[in-house]
Amino acid sequence: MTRNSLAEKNCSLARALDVVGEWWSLLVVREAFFGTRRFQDFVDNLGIARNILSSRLKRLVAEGVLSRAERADGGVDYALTPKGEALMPVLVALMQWGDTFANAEPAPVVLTDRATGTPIAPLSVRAADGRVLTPQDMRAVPGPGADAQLRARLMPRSSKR
Amino acid sequence: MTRNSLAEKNCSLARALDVVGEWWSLLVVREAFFGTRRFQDFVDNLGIARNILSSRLKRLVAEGVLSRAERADGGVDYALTPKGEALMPVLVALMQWGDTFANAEPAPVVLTDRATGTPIAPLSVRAADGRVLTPQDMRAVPGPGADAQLRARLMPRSSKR
DNA sequence: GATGGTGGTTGCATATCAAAACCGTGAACG
DNA sequence: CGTTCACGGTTTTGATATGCAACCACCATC
Repeated sequence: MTRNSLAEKNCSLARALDVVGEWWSLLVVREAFFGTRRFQDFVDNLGIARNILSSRLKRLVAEGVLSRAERADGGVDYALTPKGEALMPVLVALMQWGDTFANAEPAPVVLTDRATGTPIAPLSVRAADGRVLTPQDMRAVPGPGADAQLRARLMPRSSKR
Repeated sequence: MTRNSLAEKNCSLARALDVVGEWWSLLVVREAFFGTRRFQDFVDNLGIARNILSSRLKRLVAEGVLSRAERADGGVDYALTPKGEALMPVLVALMQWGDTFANAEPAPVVLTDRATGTPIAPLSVRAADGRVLTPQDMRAVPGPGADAQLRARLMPRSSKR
């Protein structure tokens, strides 16, 4: 069954998921962050089926998240593009959520600041002035690209929230 | 084909994806953030098939991301739990990435600070002392819960990166 | 030339997703 | 009380996604 494409939705989250929301995609990107370059290493490190990996790599290259380059020795390297690197907050957020809520054991991986060797801070959603915000502190409002339906959905409602 | 379960992986990201990585799950969570409570409203707002929604809601309730409560009028409300609300940075990160890279149009949704009405800041990954970090500023090291394989993979390597 | 490493591709079985129809329950209304 | 409608699902069916295993083409090395 073809999955409902999220590519046309008036929603950046849906569009992002259209690119990286398939099973395995974010793990492939994470592997690239860890320095994995070669097809077989992705297979070994992820335990992913070769055909699925091939398909995911192809998609991620086509979307500009990864680049594919042939080495002088005839091999192939995959590497993150700047667009791919921009997914770092996504991966960090998921990993930190997983550390807290989805993993019964202590954290398997700690992300550290190279300069100090200390663990990075938990991600926080912040206001423009730097204050940390909770979900209740925030409001979703229609942006410049909102369509009529979305605009109607996000209009202020009296005491519905 | 049964998807390779990510539930046993020595990796918090994989474990998080095991909970919320199925097609539609994060969009369901996003809808709950927007205040959607009722089954039919999820269907209408997401354009999701009823059986898939039922399955996703069941899973998210079982995992403690959403709670399910029956109303006095006989209806059912789904709402985020604190565990679910903790996914906010994930959703914000994906949405901001989508705004920048996956959506050709201007942002459909702007998240604002209720207090000031101004848009929230872009998410940044920070060091403990507040400095903003790039991927190159960071290092993944084995945490207390790392298994032997992961430990070996994350050992320092000379000029491999 | 033979071998092995590499990056895939192919065929097949099973699970997942989507569309559509259906079902059970309870509230509201006449 | 009976009927209707809203609601939250469940079931059936078929197309596509995923995984396993085998295979293939190409290139470097010996």
